[in-house]
Amino acid sequence: MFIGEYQHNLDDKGRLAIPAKFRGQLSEGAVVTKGLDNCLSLFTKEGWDFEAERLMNLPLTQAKARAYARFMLSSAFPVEIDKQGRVNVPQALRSFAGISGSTVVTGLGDHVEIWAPEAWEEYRSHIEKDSGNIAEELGI
Amino acid sequence: MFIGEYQHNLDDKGRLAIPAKFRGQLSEGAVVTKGLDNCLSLFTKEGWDFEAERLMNLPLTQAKARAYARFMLSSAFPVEIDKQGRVNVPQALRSFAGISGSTVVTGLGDHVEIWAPEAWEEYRSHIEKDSGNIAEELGI
DNA sequence: TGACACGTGGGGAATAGTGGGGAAACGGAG
DNA sequence: CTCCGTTTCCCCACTATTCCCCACGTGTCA
Repeated sequence: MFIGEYQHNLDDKGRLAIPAKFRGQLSEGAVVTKGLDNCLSLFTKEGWDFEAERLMNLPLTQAKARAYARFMLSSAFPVEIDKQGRVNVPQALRSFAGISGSTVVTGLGDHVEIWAPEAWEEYRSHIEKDSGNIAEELGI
Repeated sequence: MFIGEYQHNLDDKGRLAIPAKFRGQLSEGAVVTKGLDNCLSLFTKEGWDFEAERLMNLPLTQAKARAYARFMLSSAFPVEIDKQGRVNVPQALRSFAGISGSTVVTGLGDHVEIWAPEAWEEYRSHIEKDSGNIAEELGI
């Protein structure tokens, strides 16, 4: 289970240090992809296989399903953790999330999310303010 | 599994470099054909056999099924990967997809797609904007 | 206070992407 | 039938990028 929030640097070679507490679960290989709301998602191998299975079972003859599958699959890259516990974030994903230099790495239970600090700050403050209302709306 | 998005050049001899991560799966031979939305599709040998099977089992008495099968089957060409990891894209397919010079190569799980950069950019930006809505609509 | 682990930076080797040249095959004309 | 020209295909070489390994500094825990 991935939980917590960490602040790490992305060096000029595009390498991002994974928090030590997450490494064990990701050591078998991981997949990084574009997430919703302009962040990046990092899945374990198993988590990704599950996600990919769902995408490939969509009715690809339908334009919207095809578009969504294309979006998710084309933006996914397999990554490996090196000896220092870092992963290489591809250039395309870095520019998508607006990441360069410092980043925020958060645990989301079954996966990890990578945010640009400004985007995260804005999103977080927004949720914190409204979390009561959101919870009521969801009925949880 | 083919995933990811890569920017490669098609040289003036019509050769397209296949991303290194895709080569292993395509080394046994591949088939390139026209895809939906004005891109090209690149299948593994097995993937193509499956696809062709599906097409040949369509009810060929229906005009639309007949047209679709003709479209896919008649525009398919077997290709081989050379020592440098490139394939020769036939002239007819190049002009269909509007490819010359730089191209975008994307992984779609069971096959690979080849796009003209402008077409891909337009398609992608359109999806990115709507990905949240589409995901909610599809209920996934 | 010492030792260990985590985060960070840099350098070297391997590999991927690209362009060009030469040989073989094909087609057409004499 | 032969010769020439064109085209296609394959191989080689260069360059840039990526990947991997090693080393350092800092913070934390015992």
